[in-house]
Amino acid sequence: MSDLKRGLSEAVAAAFAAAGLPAELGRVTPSDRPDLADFQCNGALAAAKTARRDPREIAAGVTATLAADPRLSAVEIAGLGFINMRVSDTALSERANEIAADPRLGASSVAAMRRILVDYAGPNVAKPMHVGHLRSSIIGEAIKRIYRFRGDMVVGDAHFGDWGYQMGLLIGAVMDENPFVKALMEQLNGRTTPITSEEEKTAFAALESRVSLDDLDRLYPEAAAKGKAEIEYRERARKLTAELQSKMPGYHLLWRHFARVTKVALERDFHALGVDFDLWKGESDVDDLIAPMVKELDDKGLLVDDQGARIIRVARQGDKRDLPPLLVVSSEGSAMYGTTDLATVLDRKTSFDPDHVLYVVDQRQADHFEVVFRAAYLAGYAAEGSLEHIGFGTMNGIDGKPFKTREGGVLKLNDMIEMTRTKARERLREADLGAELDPDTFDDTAHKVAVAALKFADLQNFRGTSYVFDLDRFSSFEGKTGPYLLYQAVRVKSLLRKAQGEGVKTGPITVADPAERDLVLLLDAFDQALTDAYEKRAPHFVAEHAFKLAQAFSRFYAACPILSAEPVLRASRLALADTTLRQLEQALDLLGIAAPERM
RNA sequence: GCGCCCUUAGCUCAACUGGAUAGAGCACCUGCCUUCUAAGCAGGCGGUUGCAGGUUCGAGUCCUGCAGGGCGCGCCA
Repeated sequence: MSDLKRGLSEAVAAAFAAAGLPAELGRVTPSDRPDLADFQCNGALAAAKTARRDPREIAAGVTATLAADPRLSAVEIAGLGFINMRVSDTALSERANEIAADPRLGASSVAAMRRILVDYAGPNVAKPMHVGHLRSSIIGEAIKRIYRFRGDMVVGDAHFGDWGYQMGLLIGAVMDENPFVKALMEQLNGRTTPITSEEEKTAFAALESRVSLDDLDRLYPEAAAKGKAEIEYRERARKLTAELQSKMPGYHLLWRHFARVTKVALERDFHALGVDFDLWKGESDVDDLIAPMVKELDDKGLLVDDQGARIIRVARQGDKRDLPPLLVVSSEGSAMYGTTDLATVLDRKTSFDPDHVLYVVDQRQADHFEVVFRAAYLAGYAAEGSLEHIGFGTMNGIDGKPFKTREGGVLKLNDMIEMTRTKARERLREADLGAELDPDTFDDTAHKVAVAALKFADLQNFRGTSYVFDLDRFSSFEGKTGPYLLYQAVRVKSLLRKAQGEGVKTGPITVADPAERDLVLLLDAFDQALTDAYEKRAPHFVAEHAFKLAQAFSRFYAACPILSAEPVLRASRLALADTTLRQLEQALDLLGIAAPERM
């Protein structure tokens, strides 16, 4: 099944070919001038250049062939040689019924399924998530869903930051504060026999009541600051980190406790945001791969000694700049950020063997990934071009600088959601919406409104551009916002409930009113929005489509009475509303946004 | 210093292989709730696409230069 644009493109391409011109010129796009046409083709203008002929003359030839097409009610040449097409109401009605009957709501699938891994969010142990993680989570989740919906086999990986210097800092800080933990560490680290599972259970239970996530959140900033200021403190943390990485029993157990409490809380927060991972692989998971990998890289002759460190040079001929090498082993003998990333590429090759990996990470790390990717290609861990960095801009405050709270700190993800939720509750009450809902449903609705507000605010922008996070604006809930989209969806749901109550059924769609035409043309444009989002890894195409669809529905809703119409018309309009709702909810779902039943 | 990205309406952002009159939302102004949810709808106001050149029948889009802003550039992640 193909959309109108594609179907017409084929016809126009054939017409160009019949005129002895390249078929590619027959590409049809939605019209820039809806007052004149539904679709247009600019091919005659392009042809004129190479064929050195009058574009209007070329267009005339093509138009003559197209005139007989039953789908078109009008074909005209306009301006310098634009071919304008108006689709007949019959063809539009047919297409509407096709979409209504399609479980995919008019969306096509990829021709060949690929195995895709999406690496996003990247939360860390102890370090609280901040707004920077928000964009990666939101964009990554949307990309994952869009790829999956298009038919690829997609796996989303949180890429948990659980294996660095921050762990040494935390271990030290917790021991300093808690004599029990210090004693436990001394006891376990001194062990010569393995810890039994029974002992392990007891130790975890003891830690559970003594070291909470709040403690970690509180201790980490202090420890990080102290580590910056005091050499001795820093050295101890380094030593503890090394001891952890050499799997000293006590530290390793304590670390597992840190990782577990953090992960539990993070998964809960992510889930509340509509972000769920298939894999929750940590940096620690590839630790064992590093030593053999380094040996293998050495055997392959890729490692070079330089200033006491071991590096891989990745510069290529024709580079415009001096790309730094990948630092594989530091002069102190430890693995670096890039080492872990490289080992992760290798791990993924053996475990999932992806055709393509998308790294949804801040644009500022573009050079870092370029270096890692090149090293991976050199090592044969991934096919050239199969690793791709999906960069995004920073989220700034209204002052244009990276987003901070009033106090100057970094705003935590949780606080941001809670702030938005509070706004949502206020707005619901102000607008006297949801008054009849029970408290739990009301809260659930407020939560969905908040998530929609946050996510849509982010996803309506192209991911590459930095954008201004203005909570007041986002939570005004008017105009181009997530809540607007939910509101339109809820209006249809309410309408459908009422129709059901009156025993009114949907029927075949017949398009006549201009508002109906516009709505169907938008329903038809869903596939193009998806294709653009997929090919450019840019969810804002889907967000834009959802908004335009909601807008078109709202116009239709205002212009065309539904339940009070004559039975046949009523059934048609009800079907149109129902189809719109299903496509709108599908688009919202791809953005990771869920609509409530009422608001 | 080298490199990458950005600059579009008062504000926040779009603009599909270069195409017609550069579009939305907010703000401001005017209408519309006895009729399916007014977080809505209809209409109005608002532009030398940072500046200067170039390529082209045609440039927000491609090329060059300049100005302003952001970011990155080996032992943090």
